[in-house]
Amino acid sequence: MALSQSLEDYLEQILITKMEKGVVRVKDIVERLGVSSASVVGALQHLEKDGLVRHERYGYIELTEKGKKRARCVYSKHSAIMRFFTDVLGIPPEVAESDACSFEHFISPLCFQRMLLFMRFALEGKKPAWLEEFHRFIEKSGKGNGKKTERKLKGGRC
Amino acid sequence: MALSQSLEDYLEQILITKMEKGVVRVKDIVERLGVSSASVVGALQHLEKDGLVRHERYGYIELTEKGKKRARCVYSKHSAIMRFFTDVLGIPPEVAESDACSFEHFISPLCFQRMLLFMRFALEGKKPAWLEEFHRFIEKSGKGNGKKTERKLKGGRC
DNA sequence: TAAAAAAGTTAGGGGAGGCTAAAATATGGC
DNA sequence: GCCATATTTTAGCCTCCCCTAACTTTTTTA
Repeated sequence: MALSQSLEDYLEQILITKMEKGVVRVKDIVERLGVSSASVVGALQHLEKDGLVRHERYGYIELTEKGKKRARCVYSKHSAIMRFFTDVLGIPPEVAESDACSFEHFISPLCFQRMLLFMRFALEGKKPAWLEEFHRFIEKSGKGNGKKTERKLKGGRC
Repeated sequence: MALSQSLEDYLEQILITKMEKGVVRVKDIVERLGVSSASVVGALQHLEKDGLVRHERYGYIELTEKGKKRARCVYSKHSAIMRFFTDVLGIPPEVAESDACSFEHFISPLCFQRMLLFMRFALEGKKPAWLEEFHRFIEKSGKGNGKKTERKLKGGRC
């Protein structure tokens, strides 16, 4: 059963709110996703029809078993991609977070599996010498500090 | 000037067709993107209004300088992401292609820059021992061959 | 406990970006 | 040169997903 990127986001935020607060209301999702409450209600109706969510009028939002499974699937991708970006590529959490938010919806199973494999290879146990070296390599290439990066971006293709 | 994912795709395919065939017609884009010709015409009108494309009725499609720049920007991201997936993560080209097609629209400048840096670090010159080792690691984890992977996917989270 | 505030819902609308069907224009075969 | 076919364009429609405004229900507060 396919789900749009948008509905996956709702599902994921319901899961996260549940984990953080214990209960989930429309308002929580409004705040987390920055959409109107009307949009949240609309999405909930759709998710309820698909059997992913339970929601009584004016009550709490609950994930069904099916919904929980789907939400965890999205969230686990999010977390893994996030970790790959921060721990391997050395990207600061805020940026990694926003990239992960997009990629989680599109990444293929194989690509996801390879990222996991790469992390098992590179991050399990002691940090290997080559990864240390790469992180020093980042430092060196970024020294300047602001000026150089700025010029680079202007001169480059993108 | 922001451009939707969809319009970036049109722009990119115009560039690629131009490179491969020398001239670009509506039909080429219809075939490459798998959309109707009406959709292509609609997109062209939008791109023309933004000064990214020139197009006379029933004639060839041309990129303006501005359009070329934008298209190259998307395409260069596509190529780099593609290369990262195939050469670092060892993902087969068809899968990498499809992942790159999504990521190219969302990747942040910093994340893109780090991928480039990682490739310079890992792929410039002779293939380093640790990368060789990772690629053997993939082989090992994937031996089985179909059966094992199948079971793994079923048992796993996603 | 009644009024005010907050939260949730419904109704209606708009833009983006697809589609089909039909009309207009170009092109190739005879 | 003329007709058949291919290509392009227009018109009109649909879905998705967001919005605002108005209304209902719940919660808080005086």
